[in-house]
Amino acid sequence: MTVMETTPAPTPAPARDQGGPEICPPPPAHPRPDGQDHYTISEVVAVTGLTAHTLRWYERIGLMPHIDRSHTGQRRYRNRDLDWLTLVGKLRLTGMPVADMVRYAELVREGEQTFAQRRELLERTRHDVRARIAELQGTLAVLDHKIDIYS
Amino acid sequence: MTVMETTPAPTPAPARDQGGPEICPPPPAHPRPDGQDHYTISEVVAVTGLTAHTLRWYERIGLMPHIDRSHTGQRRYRNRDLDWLTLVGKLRLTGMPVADMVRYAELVREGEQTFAQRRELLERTRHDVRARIAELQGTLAVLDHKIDIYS
DNA sequence: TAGAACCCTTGAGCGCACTCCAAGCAAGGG
DNA sequence: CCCTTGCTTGGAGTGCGCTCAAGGGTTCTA
Repeated sequence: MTVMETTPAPTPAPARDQGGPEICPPPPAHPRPDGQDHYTISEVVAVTGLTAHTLRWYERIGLMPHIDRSHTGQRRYRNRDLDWLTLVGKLRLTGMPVADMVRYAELVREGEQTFAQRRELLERTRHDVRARIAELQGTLAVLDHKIDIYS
Repeated sequence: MTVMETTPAPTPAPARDQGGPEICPPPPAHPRPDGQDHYTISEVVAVTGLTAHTLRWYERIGLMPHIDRSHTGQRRYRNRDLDWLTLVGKLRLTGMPVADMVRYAELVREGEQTFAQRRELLERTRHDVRARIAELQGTLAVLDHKIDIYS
């Protein structure tokens, strides 16, 4: 596993597959490098398509749960962290501000008594996403019309 | 017409109405202040929801066609300029970078011989928008699932 | 004739989401 | 032992899309 620090995800971004209908049922989890439940930062880079910089930055701003460290201080991500990153990726591409995701992360850290607030936040997000889809469909109609004109 | 320079579109932003299905057929064109085919910048602010700053900035970066001026140098927008701004607004909310819109504006200025290139650009954009909608629908599924769990 | 409201220009500043830098530590191979 | 690779840190820098400030002109109403 040799991933340079500065590699900006050459192709491995698994966030978008090239043409599939994106309704993959449960994508066979992460292509996890080994059977062990801990991964180095560069392994996480490989599976998420994020940069190591971004992963550390997420941690600094409080977007990540506590990440285990090796005896030498290196990060050791676990499966639940990868799952969390998958969710974050989804939320991110809804356009949700990072600050809101941090808020959600805080609620998760605060434990079960925040269930209601979390649901509320997710429902607001869902509403926004639906509105956004409607907006985009409106735009699509305009594009179709314009493209017609140019034909 | 009294619109302060610094007013950040108090409510008149016509981009999102509060709850409607957003599939308004043809919104009765612009609510054009008078029957004349020229508008001051603040009138354009009122109909587009953009700020005057943003309108001037659009002009500076080459996103606007040539805008007429009054004998004292003030901008006098015309109906075709408002139509252009409507299109720009649509493209903007697809997430198209401003630089690409500027490119499109350049093609328009270059005249009829760029029809093919314009269509190509719009088709690429349409493709992106479709992909984006699919992405968002995938995210929606995740949100639905999560919200289920919190119930 | 004053004052308010509106407009102009150039150039700097801001918020977001990263992105990179410099300096240094730790482990493994030759 | 040294070299390379990969990781660590705090803080500075970047690109985008605006957003505002400063300083001044014009136009309307009282």
